[in-house]
Amino acid sequence: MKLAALPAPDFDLAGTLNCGQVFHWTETSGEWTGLIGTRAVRVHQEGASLIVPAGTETLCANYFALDHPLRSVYRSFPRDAYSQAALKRSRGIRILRQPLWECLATFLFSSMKQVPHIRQISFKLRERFGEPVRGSSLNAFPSPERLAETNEAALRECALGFRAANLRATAGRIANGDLNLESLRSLPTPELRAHLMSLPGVGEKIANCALLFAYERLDSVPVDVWIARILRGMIGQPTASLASLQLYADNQFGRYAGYIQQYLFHYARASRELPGC
DNA sequence: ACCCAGGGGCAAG
DNA sequence: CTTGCCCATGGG
Repeated sequence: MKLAALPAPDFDLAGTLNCGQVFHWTETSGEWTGLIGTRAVRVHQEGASLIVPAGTETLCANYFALDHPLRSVYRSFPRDAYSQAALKRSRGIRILRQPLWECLATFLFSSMKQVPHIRQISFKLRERFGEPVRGSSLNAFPSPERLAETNEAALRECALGFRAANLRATAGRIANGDLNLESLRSLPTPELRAHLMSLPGVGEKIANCALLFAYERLDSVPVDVWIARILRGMIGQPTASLASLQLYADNQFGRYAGYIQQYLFHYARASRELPGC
């Protein structure tokens, strides 16, 4: 297999694939194997270069968002000690440009699940309902059409629980053309968010995940239990509501709020430290 | 048995 | 706009 080297300054491949924004990549001694949509890809990092299969340069540069202006992102970080520690520790993580449906569906069934379990469900759905991919033992993420035509019981066998009905119903609304994820790209973020939240099982948090990790709305902040803990510690209000924390992040973190959020999320989980503790 | 996890949805104030 | 309450399930 011929390889190509992409210039990748300010890039941490392992951190990027390990920080809780994507759930199907596997690492073996520095080599990362996964899929970008329906393309099998094996990549690794050598210093400031990302080594990718020849012919996938454009695909990989786009997926790994090697064009994101990390210098500007870092300048926009809050000045407090905790945020700066998170920046130091998480430096090089990039917010991916993920396929729309795969990303939305994955975060749809992420609710009240731990990260390793989300991974497990992603693998099961791919194995059972996904199309085979040439050169990969991992199947593509199943299409909305495929998931819409399954019955709920089959989905529940993938450990989806109560999320099975929501996933199937949402897949149905997309499969029958009621909502076109691709054509929503042109909408301003608030309208786009509203359309996503009209889907069964998609509230503000999951909509913000899709906005950030797939639609490249880098100012979107998904507030989960971890971000809530971090923000509560940061502002010294242990009982602040989720809604007030959402407002705080939206108003204080600026145009790259989603990046700040991701760095805080990864730092809190990796270091097991919270602000003010 | 108990606790937690990258929540959603609704009613009521 | 906000708070309160119930829904839900697999893994540690």
